[in-house]
Amino acid sequence: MDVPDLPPWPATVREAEAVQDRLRSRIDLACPDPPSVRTVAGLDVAYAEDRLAAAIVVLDLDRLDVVEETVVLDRPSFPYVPGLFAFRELPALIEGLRRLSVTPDLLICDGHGLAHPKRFGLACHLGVLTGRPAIGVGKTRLVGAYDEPGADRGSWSSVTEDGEVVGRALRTQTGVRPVFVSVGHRVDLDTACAVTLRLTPRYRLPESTRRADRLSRRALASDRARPGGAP
DNA sequence: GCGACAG
DNA sequence: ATCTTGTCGC
Repeated sequence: MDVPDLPPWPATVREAEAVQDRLRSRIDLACPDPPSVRTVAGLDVAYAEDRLAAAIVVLDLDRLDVVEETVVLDRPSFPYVPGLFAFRELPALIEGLRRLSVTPDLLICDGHGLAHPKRFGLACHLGVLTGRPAIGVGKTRLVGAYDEPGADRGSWSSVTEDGEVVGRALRTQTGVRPVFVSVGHRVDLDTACAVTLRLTPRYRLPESTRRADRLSRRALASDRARPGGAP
């Protein structure tokens, strides 16, 4: 998949926030009329000491089987700061996308999109940098208020912040905590939730995210076991 | 001043 | 994210 070169990377909180302020206006909230999503890419990153492994797994949305996968070993590009999380792993994820021979119809991030203090979470950032549709599916809330959704799988409630809907708390399995779905770029919230439900026939988290999680951990472990290293 | 705070 | 044993439940 082709992705434009990355701009110079920020080194401070102040610079990173300036980047978010500048790129925020490039989010496209329109959604193609029949939203056709046949393939999705799950993106996740595992950490160990000063290393990280960014994994991407592309799935066929109908069959839920693997179309292609990539892993990139790297170092964090930024410290972890809530709200600036994207700066930490975006360079490795972008490199992983470049190594894909296919272009997935939708990128699914482990984190948030608009449900972010500046309405520019990882999913928005990744979407804007790639120009591709992206959503965020987070395990916990970052911003916003919501009512507990109904107990059944498929139940949901809006997550609102400053009077606007920034995402949804979506129950993907009966009797399990909801996940937090938000739009990143070029998709609508209904489509984002519909896709998330198709990816969760059995577990709380999307199959795409689960596969990427396993792959990233495996890659970190085998890299640690690798012979040789720095002299 | 005291919490909250994606991964 | 990661550090960690047993334990409750399907």
